[in-house]
Amino acid sequence: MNIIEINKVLSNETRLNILKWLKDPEAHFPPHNDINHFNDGVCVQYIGDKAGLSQSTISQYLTMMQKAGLIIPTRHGKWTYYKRNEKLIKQYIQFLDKSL
Amino acid sequence: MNIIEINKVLSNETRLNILKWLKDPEAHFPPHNDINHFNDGVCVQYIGDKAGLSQSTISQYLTMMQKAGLIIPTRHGKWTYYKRNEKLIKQYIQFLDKSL
DNA sequence: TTGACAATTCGATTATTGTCGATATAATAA
DNA sequence: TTATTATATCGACAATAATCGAATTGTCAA
Repeated sequence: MNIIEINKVLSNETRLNILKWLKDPEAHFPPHNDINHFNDGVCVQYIGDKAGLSQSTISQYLTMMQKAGLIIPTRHGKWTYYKRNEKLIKQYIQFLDKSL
Repeated sequence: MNIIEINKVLSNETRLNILKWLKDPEAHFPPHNDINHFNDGVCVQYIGDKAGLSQSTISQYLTMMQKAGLIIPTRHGKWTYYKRNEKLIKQYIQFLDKSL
């Protein structure tokens, strides 16, 4: 867990929002009819639509969030679904609580 | 409390270190003989020496840390002492714990 | 009131980030 | 196999951050 890297990711409003939206996908995104209802998170398009930034920017944001360990991708056919990595997020906060 | 601003401040290794060093000044800095023993924190010079960056860079870092609310300055004569704002730091972690 | 010293601010330069459109890759459907 | 759609990656450019040395300001002591 790289604290600096995580803090960098979380020092951007859009990325912070994405992490929050993914806490409750039903509340923030249209339903995924085909795949088993948000079990693996939300696809890139929906996140992009919600954020209002270009597809490539969102893809890059998601990639860097994933590299920092905050989210987990799952591929279903041509879609990539992203969900929160709750374990890492908890560790991160605990680490801050101890070390900061 | 501006989370983005705080995260930005804490996404730099030196600034993160400064905050940690100030947790235990005795362990990280030479004693301040004149002023009442670290009660108001540590002066800019000592922090700069420890960090190994230029005086102006450190001053700017401390200013931005202070603007984010993480540290509190106290002027004694020609020295400015900086100490941690424990209250804000605690609030910050609690906020992350709830909102993240 | 002048010197000396601590800290801050200013101006400049290089490095990193934000963001886009265009292109490439992967996967399905026709 | 080819067209279509979803993501990812690339290349570019503008905006912001890192960092320095120089100039300025604030405070005390001579």
